[in-house]
Order: sequence, then structure tokens, then C-alpha cells
Amino acid sequence: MTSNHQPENNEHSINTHSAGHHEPLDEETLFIITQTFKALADPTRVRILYLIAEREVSVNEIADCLSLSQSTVSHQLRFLKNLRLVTFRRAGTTLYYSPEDQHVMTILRQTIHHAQHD
Amino acid sequence: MTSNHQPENNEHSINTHSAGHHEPLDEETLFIITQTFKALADPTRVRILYLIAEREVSVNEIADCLSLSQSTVSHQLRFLKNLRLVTFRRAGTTLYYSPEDQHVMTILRQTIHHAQHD
DNA sequence: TCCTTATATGCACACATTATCATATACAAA
DNA sequence: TTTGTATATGATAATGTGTGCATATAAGGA
Repeated sequence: MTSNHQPENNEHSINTHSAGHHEPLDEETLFIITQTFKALADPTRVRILYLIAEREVSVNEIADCLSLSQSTVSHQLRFLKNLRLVTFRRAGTTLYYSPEDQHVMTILRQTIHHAQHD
Repeated sequence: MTSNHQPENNEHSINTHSAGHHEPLDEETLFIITQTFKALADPTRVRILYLIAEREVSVNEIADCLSLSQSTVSHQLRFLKNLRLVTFRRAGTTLYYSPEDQHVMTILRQTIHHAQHD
């Protein structure tokens, strides 16, 4: 009888980083990583990011370009804004959105390229 | 009356790629992209990938190292295997898993680094 | 002020996702 | 074959996610 592999609620050692071998990922790092990838794991959010990567676009323009309801766009923009992946500029009542996290946009571009080239 | 922004089921133009401006992402590309990011959007899968990135690890070892049930690990490995993100080598009854998609592992490393450095 | 337009938000619901339990399969050794 | 160990799988339950509807807020113009 080795182990039944039930999750045992054991302590995780504190992450004093870097050695030859990997340290386990601490919870906060894991949270940031998975949140970031969640943002890119939905086709609506990817289409929005891809659209506003080219130029600032208003909420209604996004909805029109992508054939989405204004509500859907607004909800998803809130999601992206909370993660600081997008920001906006106000002009009267119109809000122009654009990407804010250059690293995430780079990852998105890389993955699009990868998806299209094999 | 401009537009009520209901999703109109309109045609998407065929993606003859590349111009000055972005073409919209075609459905297949979008599917591959979002599937890839979904794989990285769950802490259990990230921990598994991070663990086997260092060396080949068997299913039960993964379960032990990460305090997960054997069933959970097996289910997640199936998920990753279906996306061709991991592969395995058999030695008797033991299966040793390792990463298969170098591009995805690079993206994971980049994002871990990013998450830990700001 | 009232009206119009642009955007945001709370709620509800359908759907997807994850972990667990129980069980099945695969392989090796006796 | 029988037993034991390693892994896989199907079903279920709990939880999370995305969207639409209705409505709220915010800003500008008449």
C-alpha cells in the first residue's frame, strides 16, 4: 500500500526563490497566471483585444465591428479593465478603449501566429 | 436610430491573409487560440505542466508532489494530451509524462516570469 | 430643465468546467 | 489464472462563466 492519493492538506513551503530545481509556484503567482490566461481563453475577449490592438475603438464600434451586443462588450471590457489589460480615453460620452498590458498583447500575437502557422 | 447592437448573423469575409490592417480572426484560429489559453487558465494544469517541465514524471508522482488525487491528475493529463501539450513514455505499467508543445511551454515560462517580476 | 446618446451594471439563466467517487482497463509477477 | 499496482474513464455534483434583458448612470445639447 503506497498511497491512495487523496489530497492531503499539507503545508507548502515558503517560496525563497531560485535553486537548480524549480520551486513550486506560490498561490499568488498561480492566481495571476491563471487570471491572465483566463482573459485570453474566451473568443469574445480575444476578438476585442485583437480589434483594439490596431487602433482605439469605442464601445459601440466594437459591438458593431464584432456583431456583439453593447452589454456583452461592456461586460467583457470591465473584465479586461479589472485585470488592467485595457484602458480607455474619454471624449465626451464616448469611451475609446486600447490595450494596456504590452506583455499580454505580445503573448496574444505570438499565439495567433503560432495558431496560423502550423 | 443608429444600431441596437443585437448580434446580426452576418457573413464573415474569407480570410485571405495580410494587408496593412488586421483581418478578423477566422473561427478556426480563434478556436485554437482559446483552447490553448484554456489549458493554461487552470491552476492544476499549470502546476502539472510546471512540474513535468523539469523532468519526466509519472501520474502517481504528479499526484503525490502536487497533493492531488490520481483521478484528477489523469483527467487533466487527458485534457493536455488531447491538445498535444503533453506526451508520455511507457515503462511497464508506469507512464512518464513530459511537455510536448515547446511554444506553449515558452509562453508559460514568460508569463510566470512576468507574474513574479512586477 | 428635459431629451438623447453612450456606456455601465445587477440579475437571471444556460452552459461549461472541475473534482470526486466508483469502477474499469492494462500490465506484470506469481 | 489470480493478484497487485498503475492509470483511465464515466457519472455526478458543485462551482464558475458568458450573455441578454432591463435599467441605471453620465455627459452633451436644446
